[in-house]
Formats: sequence, C-alpha cells, structure tokens
Amino acid sequence: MRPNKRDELVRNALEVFYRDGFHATGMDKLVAETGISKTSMYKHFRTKDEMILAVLRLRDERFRNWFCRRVEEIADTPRARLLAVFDALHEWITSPRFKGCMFIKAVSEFQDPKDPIHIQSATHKRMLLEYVQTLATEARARDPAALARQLMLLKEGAIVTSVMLGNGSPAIEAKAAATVLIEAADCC
Amino acid sequence: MRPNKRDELVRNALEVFYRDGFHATGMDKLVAETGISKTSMYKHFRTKDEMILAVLRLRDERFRNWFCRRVEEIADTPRARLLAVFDALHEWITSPRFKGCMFIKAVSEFQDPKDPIHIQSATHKRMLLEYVQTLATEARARDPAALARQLMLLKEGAIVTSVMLGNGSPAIEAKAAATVLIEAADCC
DNA sequence: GACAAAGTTTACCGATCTGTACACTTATGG
DNA sequence: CCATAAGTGTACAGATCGGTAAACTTTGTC
Repeated sequence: MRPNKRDELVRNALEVFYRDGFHATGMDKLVAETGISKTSMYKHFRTKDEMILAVLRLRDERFRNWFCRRVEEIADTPRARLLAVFDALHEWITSPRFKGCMFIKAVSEFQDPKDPIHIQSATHKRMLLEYVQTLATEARARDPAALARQLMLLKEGAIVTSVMLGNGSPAIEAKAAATVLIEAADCC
Repeated sequence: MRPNKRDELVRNALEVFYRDGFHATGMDKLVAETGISKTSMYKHFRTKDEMILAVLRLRDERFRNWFCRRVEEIADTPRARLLAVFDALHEWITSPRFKGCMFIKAVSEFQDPKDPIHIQSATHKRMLLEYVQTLATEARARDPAALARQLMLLKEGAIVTSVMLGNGSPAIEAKAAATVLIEAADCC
C-alpha cells in the first residue's frame, strides 16, 4: 500500500463533501465518486462522522499551509502582510472551485457546540486568528489581539457574502476596510 | 380557521429548522414537534422545499422588522444609527435562543446558486444591505454604498464568529471596527 | 342542523440512509 | 511460493427519507 488508499479516500471525499455538503452526501455517493469500496471505508473509519473529521483535518492542514505561505509570498513586512491576508483571500474566493468555507458550512450542519465536528471547525478558525495576531504583533499594532480579531471579522464576512452574492468583490471591500483599520491601529 | 393552521405550522417549523438544520429535520420530526399532521402539511405545501421557503419568508419578515425597529429605537440620528446596527446585532447574538443566521445556514445547505432557497437567502441579505445603505446615505458618508458594504462585512463576520466561538463578543469588536470605518468615511 | 372545508389518523410506497456480513481477489514481504 | 494484509463486490439489515391514499373527525357558516 504505497500510495495509501486511506489518504486517497480522504482526498476524494473532501471534494465531494465540499461540493455537495455533509448531510446531502451519502456513503453510496462516496463509493461512486471516490472509487473506493464501502467495506474499505468502514475499515478505515468507524463512522461517517469520523471520516468527516479526517476530511476536516486535511482541509485545515492544506488551507493553512497554502494561506500562510501565500501571505508571506505576497508581502515581506509584517504590516504589508496584514493587508496581503486580503489579497490571498481574494485569490481563494475568486478561484474557480471556491464554494465557501468548509468550516463555516460544517458548523452550519453540526450546530451542537459539543459535536467534535463543531469543535474542530472552531479550532481551525482559532489557529488562523492566532496567525493573524502574530502578524499584528510583529507589525507593532497598538492592540494586536483586537486588530487581528477585527480583521478576521472582515475576512469571515467577505467569505459568506461572496457565497451569498456569487462574486468575489467582498474581498476587495474587506481589504479597503482593513486598510483603514490597520492605519487606525498604528502605534505612535 | 381563525388562528390559521398554516401559519402555526410555519411558525413551529421555523423553530425546528433553525435549531436542527434543514436536511437534518425530517417531515416526521416536524409532525412530532409541530403537532400538525403530515397530510395537513402536504395540503399547504407541495414539497419540503416549498415549506422551507415559507419558513424563510417568515424569518425574513420577522428579523428585518425587529432589526430595523430596534436600530431606530436605539438611536435617532442617521450616523448614530449606523452604530446602533451593532448594538442591535449584539442584542440578537447574545439572546438566549441565538443559533446563528438562518440564511447563512440555508446557503450552506443549499449551495446551488440557482436553488430558490439560495436565491431567497441572498435576497434577504441584499435587503438588509439596502437598509444600511440608506442609513449611510442619510449620514452623508462620502461613499454610502461602500461604507454600507463594509459594515455588513463586519456584521456577517460577527455572526459566524459568534457561532464558531460560542460567545457574543465579536459583535462588540465589530462595533469598535465600525466606529473607525464610519469616522473615516465621514464627509469633509 | 345540514354541508363543506379543514384537519386527523393510520398505513403505506419506493428510495435512500448508515452500517455490516461474507466470500472473493489482489498485492506485498519473507 | 506462501502467508498475510488490504481491498473488492454484493447483498442485506433496520431505520429513516419525502410523499401519498383513504377513511374519519372536527370546525365554521348559512
């Protein structure tokens, strides 16, 4: 089993769940779309929910890797990187396969705050917040935590609004707003 | 049929869909929780989706009524009302039965942009945006449309972040950010 | 008090849901 | 070459899905 079948399953399931939703995707559809037998799926994961958790782990890893790398490619000073967050956001939102934030959709479908799927989604958002907060700290903002939280509000708002309206312009407006907030949060 | 059974159905179904989600709520659960027979439901609505649309219409009407009225109660100048948007938002988010925005959850479960449920949810958001835009115009902002869109980003961000983290503080941070943006968008 | 509209109960349809059992095939490593 | 692990196909269980049929009861109106 060199090119691990389990990883292949999680990768393919990610696409289907992302495209069609969690409750709307049955195991039989996953069999048809991933090409992996149901027996094999239930050998790797005891339940559908466990599989969803694995999918979310992969998504978190991929997205954070891509996002942080992209931000650091686009700009090289902490302050410029705070703005680059919104350039990367715009790239993501306008990419052809964008279908919203998988974690926002996950908490929409699994609302119980004690549900592991809900918890894991919240953790993803917290880690992204921490990243932006380190940028804000390095940029010597007056209150880095507050600035980071405000910028994240703009980011989440741009994501859901883009899905709602079906176009990527909210990311641009978010960047404009971010510019003002960063300016105002400047030290000295 | 004075206290219309249809309206009672929609009111009760609203609570269940809001609490448990759309796909996760079956018609049998609705029978059990609303106390209305399935035959009766299907006499008023041809499909489950049609019922969801009626539920969303009620939600839109109720929410916009409450929200705009509340904003206008809290403040009486256009400019103060732009900020009062976030006070009303905070009241909503910290209210005991808050479980996120029903329309964001609806588009999360019905992702197809041509789905009537998706379209109707987007319409709700557009109407709220229009309301804020009229406030921004009355407040003589330099670019009322742009300011309104930015404030709405903060609002949507505060909603989803509150659901994610399970507390209402994002509404307060959104208000702080809004203060800065409104100040910066001032004419003269 | 008759009549019609509205609502209920119960049972059911075929499809789909998550998850399992079992017998079979493939691939890998010593 | 053989033992073992990994994967497959098929069939199925039991529950639930959205939606329907038919006979019965309640309700409001003239």
